[in-house]
Amino acid sequence: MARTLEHIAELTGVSRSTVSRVVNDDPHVSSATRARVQEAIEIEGYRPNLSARGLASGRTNVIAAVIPGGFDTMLSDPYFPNLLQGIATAADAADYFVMLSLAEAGFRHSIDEIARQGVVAGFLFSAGQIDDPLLQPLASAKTPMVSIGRTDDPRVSYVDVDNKGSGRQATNHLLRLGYQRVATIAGPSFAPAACDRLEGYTAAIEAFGQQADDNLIYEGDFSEASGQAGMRMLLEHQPDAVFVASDRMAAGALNEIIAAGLRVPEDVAVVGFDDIERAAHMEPPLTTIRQRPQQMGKTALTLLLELIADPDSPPQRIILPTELVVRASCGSLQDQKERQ
Amino acid sequence: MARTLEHIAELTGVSRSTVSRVVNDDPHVSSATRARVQEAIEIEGYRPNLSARGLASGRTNVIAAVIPGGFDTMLSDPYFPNLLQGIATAADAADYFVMLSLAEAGFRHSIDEIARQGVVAGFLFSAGQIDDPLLQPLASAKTPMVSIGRTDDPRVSYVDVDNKGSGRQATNHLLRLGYQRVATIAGPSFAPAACDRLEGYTAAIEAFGQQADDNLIYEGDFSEASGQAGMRMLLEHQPDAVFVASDRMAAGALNEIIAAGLRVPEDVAVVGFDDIERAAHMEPPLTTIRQRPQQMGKTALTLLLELIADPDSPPQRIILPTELVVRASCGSLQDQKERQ
DNA sequence: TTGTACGCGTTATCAG
DNA sequence: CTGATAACGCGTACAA
Repeated sequence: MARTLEHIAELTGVSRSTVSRVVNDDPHVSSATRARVQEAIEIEGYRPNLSARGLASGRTNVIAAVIPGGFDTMLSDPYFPNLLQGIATAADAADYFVMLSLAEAGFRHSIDEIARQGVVAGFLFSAGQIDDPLLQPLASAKTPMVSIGRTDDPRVSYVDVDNKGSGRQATNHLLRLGYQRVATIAGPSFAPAACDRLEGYTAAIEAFGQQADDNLIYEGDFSEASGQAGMRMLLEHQPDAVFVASDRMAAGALNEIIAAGLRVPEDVAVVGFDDIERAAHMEPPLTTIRQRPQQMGKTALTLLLELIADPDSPPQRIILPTELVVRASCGSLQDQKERQ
Repeated sequence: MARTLEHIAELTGVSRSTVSRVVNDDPHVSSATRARVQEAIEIEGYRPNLSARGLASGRTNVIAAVIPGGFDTMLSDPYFPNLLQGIATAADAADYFVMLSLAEAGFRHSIDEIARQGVVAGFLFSAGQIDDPLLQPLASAKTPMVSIGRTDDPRVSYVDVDNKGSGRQATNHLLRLGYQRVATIAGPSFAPAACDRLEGYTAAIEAFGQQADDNLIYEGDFSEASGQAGMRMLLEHQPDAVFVASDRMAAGALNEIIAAGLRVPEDVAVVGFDDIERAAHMEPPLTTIRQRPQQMGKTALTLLLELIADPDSPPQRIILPTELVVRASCGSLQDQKERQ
């Protein structure tokens, strides 16, 4: 019943403080008493009360993961579950708990309100939009925080993948295969990742001596439906290849191409982004840029823990690698030769 | 800086107690002082410290959502994000926080350990397997808890959909359309939902005067790949229709059918389960059983809150409705007539 | 190495 | 209606 330090103390004939020391791995305890105390803790199933600990120490082992919950489309993207999985696993290993906060419009508990309640030691912020306004008050209050996805605020640390470089790589791959009219279906322009991928696309096109053509650029919202709609628009301008900023949109695009009676990659080649589970099973299997949201989550958490340990350490930026996974949807050099 | 009751008290010239009363909407405060105090709270941005509150009151406004995190396949199913969305939204509205706990093998913090730390007022348990062992210690400790998905333990409340009835409905729909050899791709047999859907399938087959045929039953694991593999096996026994226990598996099954040079629904009709976003965009659009994980999450949370408010109230079971959404993949009566 | 004593910010029980 | 005051369970100087 009474699972308190006091209780264990009485049971073993030592003081609360000693039990507390054992619990907190304080070296200043004789191994004899430590053993005795630990045994009592074990058989009583004692666990320190987190509220009391938090109150006394001013610290907590809870972090908040802020996920954009507004777009139904976003939540149904496997990206976020994987991110969460990475975060939760790493947090558990570090003895931390994860509080989930959907940063949805109209949510009662604003983020900085949560920060002020003292439940949370820091924030993992999966920014939904560029320089998200939610981020500012936290940054100002010097709350330990790590953004997942880049942000311009110089005060905040982030971990991201090289979206621009990856977009360029994907586009380059198509250009090198000989495609002449490479289009793109971008993500929503408020999302930093989407912008960066689009920039990479444009950079590749221009580096190839072409001019970016607005008719070959469509802005989707990462949903499958928008990929389909985008492809429908783009097909009017006869692209022979398309770089799609997410695999879900790519799935929609594939559907639309097939529905239009065209073949992939013979008539239109496709490269996606994410390498979600489906990608390998699409018809044809999707060439795509692989990123590892789970690892991003883990890395972000690690970074956050460092920041919590030393709040004055300078902001860090970590860029995680991506990988071009070549499958059938982009065709091959050989196909191209045969085409010509 | 000093965001405490004391601080606000000094500022307004009242005692801590009065401020506390205002914060907690205690009616025994004159409206004059209440207004003054509230104003101070507002401009100071005061929020009660949750640790202190938890310690003093013995209550918390945090609940834990336990999600099976072990199967990568499960996490990438849109079911869980939607469930979480529902939970988080409802929790926020009720002034509760959600702690995410992936019940993964080898996780450091076991569930009942968390229960003993006093951080959490109750558990939302998305049982991964039937009579999950994680559930027992909680039930014994009379920790407020609601299972999402049925469980046999008579002590625990749950919310679920009528999986058996839905499975029967889906199968019946195919049988009534005239299909003779209706197969099924089931979910993993440790998952209650999977069992129930399979039972529904069997019941429908037998009620139709047929005998369930093991050659027409494949056990998948809810993943797209397993749907594809399952369909490959089933095709050897020439089914003319198949009820697939999840849309993701159905996607794999569709791929396999097409790859085998067969047509849907002419050669093999397909009905799925879930009505995920993709379902409507599949080729052909997928007939499926729609369930609403978001609503399940919301309902479960509401139930849990009732349980927390009155821990001795008897366990409740809530069954949420599903809906058969007819699209092209199952064919129609008319198609069937033409076939004959 | 161990114990004492105080404080963390709230709630709750009393008086007033 | 309001204000003292004692818990709540723990961390942490400080003293022994």
